Amino acid sequence: MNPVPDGANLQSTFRALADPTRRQIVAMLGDGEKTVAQVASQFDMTRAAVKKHLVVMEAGGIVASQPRGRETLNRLNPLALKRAADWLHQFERFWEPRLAALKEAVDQDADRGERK
Amino acid sequence: MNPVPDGANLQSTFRALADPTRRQIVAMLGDGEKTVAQVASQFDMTRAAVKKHLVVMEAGGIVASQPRGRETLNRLNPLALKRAADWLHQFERFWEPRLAALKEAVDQDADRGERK
DNA sequence: TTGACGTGATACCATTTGGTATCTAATTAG
DNA sequence: CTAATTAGATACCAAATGGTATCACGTCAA
Repeated sequence: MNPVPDGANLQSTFRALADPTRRQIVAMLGDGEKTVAQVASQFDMTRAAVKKHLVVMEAGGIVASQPRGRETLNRLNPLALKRAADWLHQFERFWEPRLAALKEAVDQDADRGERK
Repeated sequence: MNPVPDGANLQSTFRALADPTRRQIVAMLGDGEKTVAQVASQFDMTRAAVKKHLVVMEAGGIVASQPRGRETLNRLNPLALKRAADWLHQFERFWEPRLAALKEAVDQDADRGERK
C-alpha cells in the first residue's frame, strides 16, 4: 500500500542528503548498483567509512542494499529522493514569481541592449 | 547580477535543510517574514538557539535577515530552495518509471477488483 | 536621560558525527 | 581444507553540532 515501505522519514532522508560524500554516492549509484568496495574505491576514505555513509543512506531510505553472494550490492531508491523533492516543491509558489520577475528584468535589459 | 548573490553552495543549503527545526522555520517564514523573537516563540528553545539556526539558514542562502529599527526581519529566499530542488530533479528519471510501474500495478488491481 | 526591549556575540557543555583501526564472519577459489 | 576476499560490527578519537547562560550594544518610549 505504501509506495515507500521503509521506515525512512523526511528527517532521515534530508540528513542522508546533507553530506557531500553521500550526495556523490547518490550520483554514483545513479550509474548503476555498486558494492561497498566499488564505491569506496572512488573516495580517499576507508571502506568502513563508506559503509557508515551507506548505513545512513539506508536509514534515509535513499539506498537499498542487497547481499549477493559474497558481496553486497547497493542501489538507489529514487522514491525517497522524490519525497524530499516534493517537500521542496511546497515552496515552488515562492520561487516561481521570483523567477518570472527576474526573467522580465533580463528581457528589459536585452531590450535596452538591442535598442529594439 | 547573480540571482543567488550570497556565497551559499549546495552543501550549505542541504545542511540548512537537514534539521527538522530549520525546516519548520522554513514553513513558518513561508507565511511571511518574522523577527527572531517571533520565530523563537513557536519553539521550546531559547532565542539564542533559534538565532543560531537562522545563521545556519542564512549561510545556506535560504533565509535573508534585514535589520528593521530595533528588530530584525527574517524572510525566505526561495531561490536557494529551488537550487536544492533542482539537484534532486537530476534523479527524476529514476523515480518516473518507478511511479509509472506502480501506477500500472494499481490499475491492474483495480481492474481485477472491478471485474471490468 | 533613563530604562526596557530586541538583538548579536561569546563562552561553555553534552551529544552527534565522520573517520580510522581492528576483529570476526561468510563466501569463493585453489 | 585452506587461503584470500568481501563484508559487517565495535571501540575509539577529533571535530562539529545543538543547546544554554550571559554580556554588551543599539533602539524605542517615558
